[in-house]
Amino acid sequence: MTRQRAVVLEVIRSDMCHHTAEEIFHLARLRLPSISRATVYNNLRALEEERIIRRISGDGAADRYDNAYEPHGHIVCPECGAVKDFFMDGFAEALRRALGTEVDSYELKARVVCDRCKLHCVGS
Amino acid sequence: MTRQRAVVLEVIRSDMCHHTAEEIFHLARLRLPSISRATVYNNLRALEEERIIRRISGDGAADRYDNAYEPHGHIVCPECGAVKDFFMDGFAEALRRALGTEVDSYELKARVVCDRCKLHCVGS
DNA sequence: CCATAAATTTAGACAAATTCTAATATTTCT
DNA sequence: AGAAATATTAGAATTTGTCTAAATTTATGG
Repeated sequence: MTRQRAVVLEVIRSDMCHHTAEEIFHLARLRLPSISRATVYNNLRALEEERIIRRISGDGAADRYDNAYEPHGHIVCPECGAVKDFFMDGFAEALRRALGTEVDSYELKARVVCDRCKLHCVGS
Repeated sequence: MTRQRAVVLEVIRSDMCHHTAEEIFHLARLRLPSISRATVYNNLRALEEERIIRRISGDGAADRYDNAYEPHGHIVCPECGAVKDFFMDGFAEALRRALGTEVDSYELKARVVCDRCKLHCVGS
């Protein structure tokens, strides 16, 4: 666990947001100005492989990172890309049963325009 | 509905595969050699907005396109990116109930190593 | 403590996927 | 036909992410 990896992890855990790699890079530089973009990407990948964080694929835009590894659903705003967690009881089991096989992992993403964007959209 | 858009749609409907934009571009050129990559992308986006096809986000690799708009699950092989459809009875309704709101659309992706890749992986 | 090996970091080059631009061509409407 | 709107094209540009090679740090074993 190098200083750099610790900083990346701190940034991810510092708030409830699901940041992009680029955002994590900028936030990490506030704490460790010498850190490079490649190191951020390297550590994000390493942390994902160690099953400490999870990558949320970004539907065209940049991927985002979740401070929890446990799979769960995400509500994504199709306007601004903001992500919120959500949990659906018994879903993993239902999925396994529906497929009839073990599942490496899953991604469940519901697109719902967030309140902030809804306001903007109504006006325009 | 221009000739180009018709060709893009024909390609997508011509088989059960979930092709990438690049593959669609090459297949479309067999039918209409002058078609350009930008036109393929333009029409894929237009068709998606018209809710005629659906984009499946490609987890790092290129996105793929589904000839149906109706949301349903996808089984994605994390090794080779191959995509298969799957259906889970009552899922859309369960999702709406879990979220307590209407859902624009959803994406449900289960990562399962496909049979072909499983063979390769066992050997290596 | 030193030597060596192994892993990590860094900056920047590179690559893939997609979007943008500006000119041209086509379609649509009157 | 003429004007306005829309679509196409080729290639440039952008975004996101990976790769490379050199420098640095960390770990290991005498």
